[in-house]
Amino acid sequence: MDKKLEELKTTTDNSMANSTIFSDEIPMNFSLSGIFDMPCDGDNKGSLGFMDLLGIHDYAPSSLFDLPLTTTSPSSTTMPMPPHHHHPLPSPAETSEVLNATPTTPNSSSISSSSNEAAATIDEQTKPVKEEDTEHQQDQDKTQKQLKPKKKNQKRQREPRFAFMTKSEVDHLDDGYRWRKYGQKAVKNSPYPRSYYRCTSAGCGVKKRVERSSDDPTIVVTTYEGQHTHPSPATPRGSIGISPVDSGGFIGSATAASVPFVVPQLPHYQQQQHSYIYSSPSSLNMISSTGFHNPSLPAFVQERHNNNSYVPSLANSLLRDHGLLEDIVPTQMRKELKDDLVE
DNA sequence: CGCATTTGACCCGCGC
DNA sequence: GCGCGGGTCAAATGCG
Repeated sequence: MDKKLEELKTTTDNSMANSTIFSDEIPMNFSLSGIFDMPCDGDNKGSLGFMDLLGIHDYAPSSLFDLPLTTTSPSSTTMPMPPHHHHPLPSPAETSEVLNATPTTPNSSSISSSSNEAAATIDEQTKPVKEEDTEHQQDQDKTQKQLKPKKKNQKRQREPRFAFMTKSEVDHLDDGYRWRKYGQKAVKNSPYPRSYYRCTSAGCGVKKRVERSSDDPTIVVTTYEGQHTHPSPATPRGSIGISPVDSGGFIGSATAASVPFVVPQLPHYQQQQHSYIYSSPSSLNMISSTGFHNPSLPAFVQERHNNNSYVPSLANSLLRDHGLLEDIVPTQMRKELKDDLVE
């Protein structure tokens, strides 16, 4: 714990003002965070390139993301330098320390991973079957159509999630893929609803959730779940996202086979200025444990690690956010962090 | 007309 | 067991 803390501190102290990477100690979790300021014109309607927004092309090797490195770079974004190796997971105390800091600022960012999802399975695949099966049963018992679509006695599992926070006025970021909204729910303790989207491509079960931070309405938290099975319609290469299999990206380099997680399609933001809080999937820990090293992380993430001066912001957001962030950072962990802060 | 969005109902897991 | 909250479904509705 202490060691991790120290390491975290070190990285934080050296990090740049706008970036933050931290990891939690929860098994199978690995958190990274960073905020990226992107050029922005305030237009909510435009198609924004996430990568452009992130300025990843300026910092991340194309091989890492398999992205077209083009267009503008973030005006105010300084990407964190990648650590040479995987750093220990921060202890609650560490995070709490961070959390005590000021609220997220436009230039700050953070990444966190969700918990208990590393071993996620493709639950989605069972759905189509379920729906088909129930289709002919609807007349018999409508209430049954949604009952126990999943295996009995088996804890529901999810695909690894990849969440990032975006400072943007746009809720639904254009990431190059086509999404259909299939639900919206009010978020507890937040005046902003959470929207649920599903990739419209046939056979692609990727989902994403979008919600605004209740603390900072300018921050949009987007959580991707699953892996696209097709190229991005907006990108011939279909590789905005990082594919572990063919791009050696973020996670893929070390986990192509064992880690289903893929860095989600990154939205194209070309005109607005955004800040991203990037969250790695819980599977990252698994990756790290299997030889995954930070050098495999996207440059923008890694730089965060060394130039982390906004950890406080991140932590603060995590503690206060009651939406997806809560999901990303287990409540218990947050409590612990909070307690540590009190001390 | 086809597709996307809205929205209330429902399912499920979890904590008490 | 019950209630709460997250997540999903699907009919209704909207829109190009």
